[in-house]
Amino acid sequence: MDARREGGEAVTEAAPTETAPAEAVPAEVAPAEVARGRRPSTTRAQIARVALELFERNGFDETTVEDIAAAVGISRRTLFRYFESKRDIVWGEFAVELVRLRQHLQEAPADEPLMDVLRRAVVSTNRFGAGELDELRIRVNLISTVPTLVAHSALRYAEWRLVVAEFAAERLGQEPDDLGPQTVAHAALGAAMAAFSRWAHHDVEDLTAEVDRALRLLATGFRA
Amino acid sequence: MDARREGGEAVTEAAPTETAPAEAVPAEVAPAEVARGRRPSTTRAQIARVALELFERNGFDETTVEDIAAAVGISRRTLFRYFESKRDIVWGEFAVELVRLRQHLQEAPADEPLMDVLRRAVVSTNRFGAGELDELRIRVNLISTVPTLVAHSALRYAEWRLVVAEFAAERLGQEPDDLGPQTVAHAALGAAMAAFSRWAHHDVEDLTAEVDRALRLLATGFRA
DNA sequence: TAACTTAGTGCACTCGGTGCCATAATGGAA
DNA sequence: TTCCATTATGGCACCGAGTGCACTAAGTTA
Repeated sequence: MDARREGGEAVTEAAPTETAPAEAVPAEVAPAEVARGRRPSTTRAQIARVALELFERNGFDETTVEDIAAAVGISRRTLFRYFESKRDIVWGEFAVELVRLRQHLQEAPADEPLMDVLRRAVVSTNRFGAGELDELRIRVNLISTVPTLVAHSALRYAEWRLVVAEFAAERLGQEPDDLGPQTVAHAALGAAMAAFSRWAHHDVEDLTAEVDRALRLLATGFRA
Repeated sequence: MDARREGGEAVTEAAPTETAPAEAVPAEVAPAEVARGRRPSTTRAQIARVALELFERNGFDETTVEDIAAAVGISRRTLFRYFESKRDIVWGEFAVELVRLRQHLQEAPADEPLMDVLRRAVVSTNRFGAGELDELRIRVNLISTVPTLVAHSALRYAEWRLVVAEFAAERLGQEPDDLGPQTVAHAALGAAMAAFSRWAHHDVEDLTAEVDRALRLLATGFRA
């Protein structure tokens, strides 16, 4: 289709509206090498856009991978080179967010209380621009509704917890595997999930504020 | 887990006036009617035993449903009449435990603090006899290790959280969907998971004590 | 015996996912 | 220009989990 530009712009063209990955994310230290070999005929973002549209209209289970591939204009086999699984399409660029979370946690002053740092970091990595909210709502809705995706989410959440557990371990002078860090990580994830879920399903206005509230609640041991 | 006895002793049937208690295994609740028609050639417990053995020896992904069926001596099709999915085999009679948890929460004195009730209930429903521990360890290990099962677990955990959220909602005078109950449920699950996971993987002696510790940690807001 | 009830089986089919190999497109070097 | 290394795409066959359906087997009751 279109998606074809001359001029050497590297990948990640994406929509012009949003997708500003916040500040510097030097994880992608691509040395700007000249593109060699055949060029990709599409992008992850492109596929995700088309797929989400289909999922929303016809349902996740009712949409086959074949359908998505056809709608994008690529083969089934090729689609699986862009995404590991049909489920992963819904998750977008989660890996990038993990990197941001880790950075936030590392940069916090050492004398700031553990739960305060955690709350600030989580809130901060989950700030979204107005343009992103619509798609995010669709994603979150799918993830927390469709059984296959609810299930799959556990894998992503495990990665998230690891980041938090490592941070908590350092603060508590324990190993990430120990009970303290593990419980902190699990509980923090739970609080964040509760906030997201409520924002997606019910008419909660401010996602960020909701996340903040949940984590404050957690830090008090639920005495309110 | 198996708890299969003949004689028709019905297990403490829950009052039908309650909020739609998830129906348990029909065999247990059956009104002791005389068996009619062809008799089942095996049981869920039987299949689970054989399957766990295979999973442990050859791995979950490496064991096909065909393998299990053959080992039990039934057809593949029949196996799927005993278990909804291959994954479900590992989970055993989880539904029964949910009923017990709900009962514990309901029976608690109204003036006992929320987090105390919760802790006692969770600890109490997770007390296992010495004979069950070996199989339990295998189950927990699989569930928290094999990606497919880690993923699937999210569905079971959602059911667990619902029970806790409903209890917390009543205590807090809110809806189960509200932030408080949701956060309590998520966080409590997290704490329990952390305890189980540590018990299964590391050399933690007492599962019950570990669960207790995790939930106490949670109730303090992690100030220790 | 027949009628009824419940369990088991075989078969074909769908769908997600993978391994393998051929082929297309591209830049660079000879 | 031609050839080559590189990278992406595509087709195909195949696997395994699940499912719908029609049929058979094994019981009980009348």
